[in-house]
Amino acid sequence: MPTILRVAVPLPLPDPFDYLPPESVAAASIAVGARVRVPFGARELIGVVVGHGEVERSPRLRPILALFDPRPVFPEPLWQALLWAARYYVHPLGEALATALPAPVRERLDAPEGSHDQALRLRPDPAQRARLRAGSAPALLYDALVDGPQPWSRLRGLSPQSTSARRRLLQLGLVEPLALDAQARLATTAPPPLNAAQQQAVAALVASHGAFATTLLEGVTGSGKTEVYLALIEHALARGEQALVLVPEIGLTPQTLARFRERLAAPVLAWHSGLADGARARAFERARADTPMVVIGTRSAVFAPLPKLGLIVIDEEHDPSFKQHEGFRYHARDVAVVRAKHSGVAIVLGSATPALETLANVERGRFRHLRLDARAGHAQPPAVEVVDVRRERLQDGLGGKALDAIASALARGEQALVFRNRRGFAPVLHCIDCGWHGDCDRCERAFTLHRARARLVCHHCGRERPLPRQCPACQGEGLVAVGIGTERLEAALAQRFPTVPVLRLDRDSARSADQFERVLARAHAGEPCILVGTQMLAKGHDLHGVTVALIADADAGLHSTDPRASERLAQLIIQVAGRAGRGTRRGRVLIQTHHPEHALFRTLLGGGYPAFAREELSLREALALPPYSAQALLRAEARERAPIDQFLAEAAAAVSDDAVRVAGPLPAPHARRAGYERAQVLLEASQRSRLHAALERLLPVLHAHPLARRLRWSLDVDPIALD
DNA sequence: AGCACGCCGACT
DNA sequence: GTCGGCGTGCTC
Repeated sequence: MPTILRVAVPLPLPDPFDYLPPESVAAASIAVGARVRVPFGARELIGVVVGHGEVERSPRLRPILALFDPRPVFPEPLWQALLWAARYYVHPLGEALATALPAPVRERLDAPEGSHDQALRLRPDPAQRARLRAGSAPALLYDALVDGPQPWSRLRGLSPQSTSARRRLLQLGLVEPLALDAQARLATTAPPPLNAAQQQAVAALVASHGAFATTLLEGVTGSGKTEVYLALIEHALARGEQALVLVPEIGLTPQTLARFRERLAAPVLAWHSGLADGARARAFERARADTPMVVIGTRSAVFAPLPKLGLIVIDEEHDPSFKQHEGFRYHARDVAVVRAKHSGVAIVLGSATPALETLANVERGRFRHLRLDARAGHAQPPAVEVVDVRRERLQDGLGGKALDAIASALARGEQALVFRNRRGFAPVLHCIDCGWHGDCDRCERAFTLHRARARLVCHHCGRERPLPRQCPACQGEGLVAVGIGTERLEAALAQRFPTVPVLRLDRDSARSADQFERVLARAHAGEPCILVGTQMLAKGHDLHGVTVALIADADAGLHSTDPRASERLAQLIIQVAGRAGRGTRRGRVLIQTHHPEHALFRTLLGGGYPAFAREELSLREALALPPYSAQALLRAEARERAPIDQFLAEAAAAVSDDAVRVAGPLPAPHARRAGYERAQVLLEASQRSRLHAALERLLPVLHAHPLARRLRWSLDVDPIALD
């Protein structure tokens, strides 16, 4: 009986495939976790060995073509976390493993590690950098060092002129030579003194180092969570270990990176899905070294190799961007906890507004809970007021009280922030004569009016149309913009306050990171101004000059069918409040609503986020909703509704476990998108193990279903939104 | 997911 | 008479 190798290939197929070892290589000598090139039908694929096996001789077995790695590509704890994630999220292992390998690394053989050579370190000088000709060898060399020191063996290949470029940069004083083992001692900015709460948190976390423990670090905005992270990372680096920091999608700003780089005596690697193939592959290779370093990145950074991982930090752990929304639908926070467990290291989840899942884990005794109560420095918490706008005629969404508050902030030389969770000028364009309103024909949802661009835009599928001047139905002049978007707020505020800049921050105004930074830089300059924007504005940025923050419309979060809408509204209010009054002046937060008596406001304003969370958790428990139940969503989409319903109905019928509740098939909340019909089945169980057992039995049924190839289907375990 | 194999319409 | 449409079936 020949020994064979099981290989997971990057395809949406549930099982690995069996191969013979290459000529004259013993199967047993090939490591689980090694990349291999295999023949697959008429093509060749790069897969990963996931196991060995014995098999009756089978004429169909083909040999592996090439073996890439003498050792596993992933460190053992990461490997275990990946195996767990593929099972937990019921996703083909080959695709799960492929997400953890940058595309070029999936194919190329590793460059041999350089012999112990000299490294170069940058002395950053933007003015001098600007004088280097774009694309020239010295410019390339400079840019390659921005992320931290690099060994010459890596730099030499940048261009044929690398050697003379090095000489040039040394002459200009832009780089300095560095012995490789000195990288750990790069001198840095001294840390500010920690307050008592921060010191306690650091002490408690450092004391338990070297063992797996999950700690929720709950601290209001401005309480100095980042300083705690930095102190913990310094400890890890001092032990010769590596640290992994995950931040939300919009949190990986140049300021964040600069802050970490200034303070930490080790290379800090930025890691996000926007990295080009080459940069991604370089980051991957660098993160395979076992020298002290920090990887800071978005969701996908949870798969950075880091063989000497000693600490994981998840900042803003409640942020929904940690959940992948397509393909391999993992939650980076949850994968990180499993990775920390297999690594035997501490993981810290930081937030001012923890996810209810996380609070439930605290309640169950699985996570430890530390609080940072005091705002760092002398800033006081802001005064939050609910503004009843029922009796008022709002002007472009703004009430008298809000306008007065903004005016007085500006008069005092301060800044104001206006939040509205809707891009564009107005969510609907409507004809008052005949009742026409523009609907996207592929989605059956209203077009959003973008006035400056003179377009109607479907925010669902991206389709655009020119802005009609007359009603397309009755040719009348009765078209009116209904509702309020950020663009309208911007225009209204600019008209009302013509002497101060109105800066808008949303996906339309900040298309590039560069534009985004430019707007923020103007706000940072501290001159009076009004900032208008979406989510982008609510998170993380330290805006010292803002003393008034307005939530223009809180109503959508109060009466949504999505049980998570109130959680998101509460988090938003706390986050926006965190933007106001971080300087020396006390901030003021206004919330405009037609439902001022709503319990959410009473609870949140009376007892803060913890009180809200307690109430929401008991409600969820009473209704057996997550986190007191486990959910999975089976979605399907196709051009026609009929095959979707048949497929979903038969799938739903195949679940025959009375511990699993099955709802559907139901039309998805946005049942049509980009010309596709969508529907779903919700599976729910009080015990996660029962849900997973049912899913594992369901999976082969789905794959084998005759309709499965005629539509697109997916399973989403722990769905974060039910659409 | 690819890619081949396989049976029916408009083209040099 | 062929080029090619995409239905369905398989890939160790």
